[in-house]
Amino acid sequence: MTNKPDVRALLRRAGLRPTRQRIALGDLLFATGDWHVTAETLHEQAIIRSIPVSLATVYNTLHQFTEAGLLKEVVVDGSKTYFDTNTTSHHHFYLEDQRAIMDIPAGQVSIQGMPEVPEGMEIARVDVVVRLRAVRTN
Amino acid sequence: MTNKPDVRALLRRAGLRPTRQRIALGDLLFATGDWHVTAETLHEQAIIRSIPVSLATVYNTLHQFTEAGLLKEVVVDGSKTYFDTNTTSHHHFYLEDQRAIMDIPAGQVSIQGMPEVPEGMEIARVDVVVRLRAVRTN
DNA sequence: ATTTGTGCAAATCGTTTGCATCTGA
DNA sequence: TCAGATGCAAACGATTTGCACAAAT
Repeated sequence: MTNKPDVRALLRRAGLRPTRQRIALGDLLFATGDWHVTAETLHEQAIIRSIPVSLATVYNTLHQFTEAGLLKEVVVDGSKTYFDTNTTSHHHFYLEDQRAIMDIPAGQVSIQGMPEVPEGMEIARVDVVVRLRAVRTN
Repeated sequence: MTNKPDVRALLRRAGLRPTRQRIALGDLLFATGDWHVTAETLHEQAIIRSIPVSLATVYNTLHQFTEAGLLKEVVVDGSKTYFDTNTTSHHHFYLEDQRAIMDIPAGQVSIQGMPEVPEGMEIARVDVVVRLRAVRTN
């Protein structure tokens, strides 16, 4: 799973110019298998590895990658935006205490009894978030 | 469904002092049956009805009500926080275009195959969001 | 009289934007 | 060359906070 994909090719295919920072961020993102990042964590990681990128560019890049289908946006927390390098259909655990996301293996959870969708509307996507907390030992 | 509950009593039971603005906001919130509000919309409504409340107090109140179990927080959108006056277990449609929330009648949707929960963790809550968009007539 | 809540304005946080400067094709 | 990317700093929108004042018990 850690065989590095050809980020340059990914970008070209997505119609994105393979620039220094996009390649560098792509390497970071896709070399590590499944990963849930925020703009901040990615920026941090980039800086740590001496990849000079501005936070603004990290935001731009994350959104461009998402539009291109290379990332998936996950909404769990309201205050921060998380991006998931796993773009296949799957759901999430959210560890409320650690504010961390974990994938739920695909196919484990399924929905039953999908309700009537209002006229003229279609389902864009179904998200399931299982919120976890430490067992309270009262 | 529109028989006004005794907000004063609700507040007392919740250990919240029944102040002018809490009562007024409670009346607004609970008189109208199921409702999905943001701090802004509630504040707006209050002002329209000549209830003098500051936005800060609306935020405080919404959070206190939530802690007290009178409201439920719904996370669908990342940028705004929605509160649901329906505190029973149920799931949501999210109309992406209108940025609006609708309840999915309880019991219609159910989850199958709940996955192993990591050691020492318990499920606090399971949220299902069915994202809808207008049918694209391409 | 005490305690708790409220309003305001300033502060904070995550995110976006405008614009001058670079860079890849 | 030159459209498209980047960096910076300023702008932004939602939410929170500090503190003086007001209202419940």
